[in-house]
Amino acid sequence: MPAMPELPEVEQVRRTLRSAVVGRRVVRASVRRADVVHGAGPGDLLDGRTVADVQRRGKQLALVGDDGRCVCIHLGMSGQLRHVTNGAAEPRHTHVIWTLGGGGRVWFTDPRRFGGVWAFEHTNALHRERWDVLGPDAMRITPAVLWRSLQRTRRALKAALLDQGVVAGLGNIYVDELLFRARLHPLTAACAVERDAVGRLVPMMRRLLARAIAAGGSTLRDYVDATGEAGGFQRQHRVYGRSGQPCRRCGEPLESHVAAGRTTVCCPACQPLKLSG
DNA sequence: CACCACCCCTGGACGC
DNA sequence: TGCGTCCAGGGGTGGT
Repeated sequence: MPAMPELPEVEQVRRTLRSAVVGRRVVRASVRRADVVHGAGPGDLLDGRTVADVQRRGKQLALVGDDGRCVCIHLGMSGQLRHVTNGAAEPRHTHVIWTLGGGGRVWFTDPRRFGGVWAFEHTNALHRERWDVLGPDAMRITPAVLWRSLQRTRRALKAALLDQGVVAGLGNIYVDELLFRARLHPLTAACAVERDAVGRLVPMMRRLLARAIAAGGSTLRDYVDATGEAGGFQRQHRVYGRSGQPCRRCGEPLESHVAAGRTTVCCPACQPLKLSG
């Protein structure tokens, strides 16, 4: 499980990549594995364009050209986007290489290929085809909007929070960390979470993600940002990867379950499952 | 329609 | 040492 990039890691990649590539011209884009790239004809990966911006929605990134053309990149499980100097040794599983004017390159590397690259002739098409189906970004969603979404489903709270159509950006790590901090059991029915609890949950989520971004994200194995730097937020994890170890709040051994088809770690004492609400 | 199981894929951990 | 097996999981799909 190399990277697992969720919102904080993707945001850190965005920031480091942005300062490296905005204002730079793409001399050419080379595709090494065509099945990783979608909707691109020759020249559709920003060839000849100057990079105007690097945007993010949830866990997805977009390189935007000065003509509005754009390339959406999803890192999936194991994807990396790296800015390197010419001549740097190219890792295995590098599927797309952007060569920049004045030197330097950007690699898209993804061993597991759960990620991918999508070309659009304009950001309008990116939104229409990919980003509009996402819920609000986890850093921006309001309690009212999240509560309304949660009211509409009987799924487990964890399943709903992992659903990118409800809120965009959370993955397994940060959902478990959030639910621990909010003292909510992952299997709580989403529709049973009270309005006040969602009112506390949303600012808590924003604070958690902001701290993770400030720490450069979580590096479990080999997640790195666009400059190759690892993150440090894994040192602040309370539950993820700590099954069987004592809860940092109460000392009770943390439990591991499968919820929403994902390994889920929580504290049986701090996060009791309340039936009905 | 809502929800869930299953699948995609590779590499690291672990057991023998 | 080396090989086999299991597991990690975001998101799409097909089945219930």
